[in-house]
Amino acid sequence: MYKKNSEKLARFAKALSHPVRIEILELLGRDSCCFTGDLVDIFPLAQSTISQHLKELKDAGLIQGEVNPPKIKYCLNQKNWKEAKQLFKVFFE
Amino acid sequence: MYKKNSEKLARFAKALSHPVRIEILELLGRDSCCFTGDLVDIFPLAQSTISQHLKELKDAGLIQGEVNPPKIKYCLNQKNWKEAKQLFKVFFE
DNA sequence: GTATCTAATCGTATGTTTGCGATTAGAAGT
DNA sequence: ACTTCTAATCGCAAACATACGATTAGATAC
Repeated sequence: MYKKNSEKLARFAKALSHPVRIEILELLGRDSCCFTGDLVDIFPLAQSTISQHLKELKDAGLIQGEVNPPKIKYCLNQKNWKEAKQLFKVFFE
Repeated sequence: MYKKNSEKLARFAKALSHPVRIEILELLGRDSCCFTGDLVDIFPLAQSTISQHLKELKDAGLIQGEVNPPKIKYCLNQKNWKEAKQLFKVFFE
């Protein structure tokens, strides 16, 4: 139907299409990792909403969570992050 | 609410969040410009649907149309394209 | 076991996106 | 004026996104 890279790029772009997700990724890039609870304190959104945004990012492959009971620590998924970076770079020439 | 650049980036990302819009932009980048009708022939979508996607891209500022009666020629909006490129570049470090 | 703590998921409401066919608008040609 | 051509817009239906509070799941601590 569409070119594979177009679909991949669109998928990543969709994950980036909400400002709070942009800022979460910026945080993870800067501070390396953090917990859901940290984000709930930082952003004026309900815990369930933050969790939903994290799921979006996780489903897109941009982040991953490692269990650290009773918390879960989220970090960038470096492999996919690099792929996204590359796709956008090529896309913009 | 959110940082201005986060909102700008999210806005651009949203415009890129559909594969057909990615491919339209790739076409415009490669062939410089084209008409709505060209795209209707290329993509298996109704004319109204293509027009809607073009509107999305136009509203996001990524393309612009110049009247060329009875057609309208679409081109990249170079200024905003460069801004988007730069925002994504900085975002990915 | 029970209590506690974190994060995910459920259920729901509201708004937005995506697609289509049908219609309209605007300009050029007869 | 009328026809023709392109592209935008309308009206609708189906699907998806976003937000919330409430509930559940899973693990640790007592």
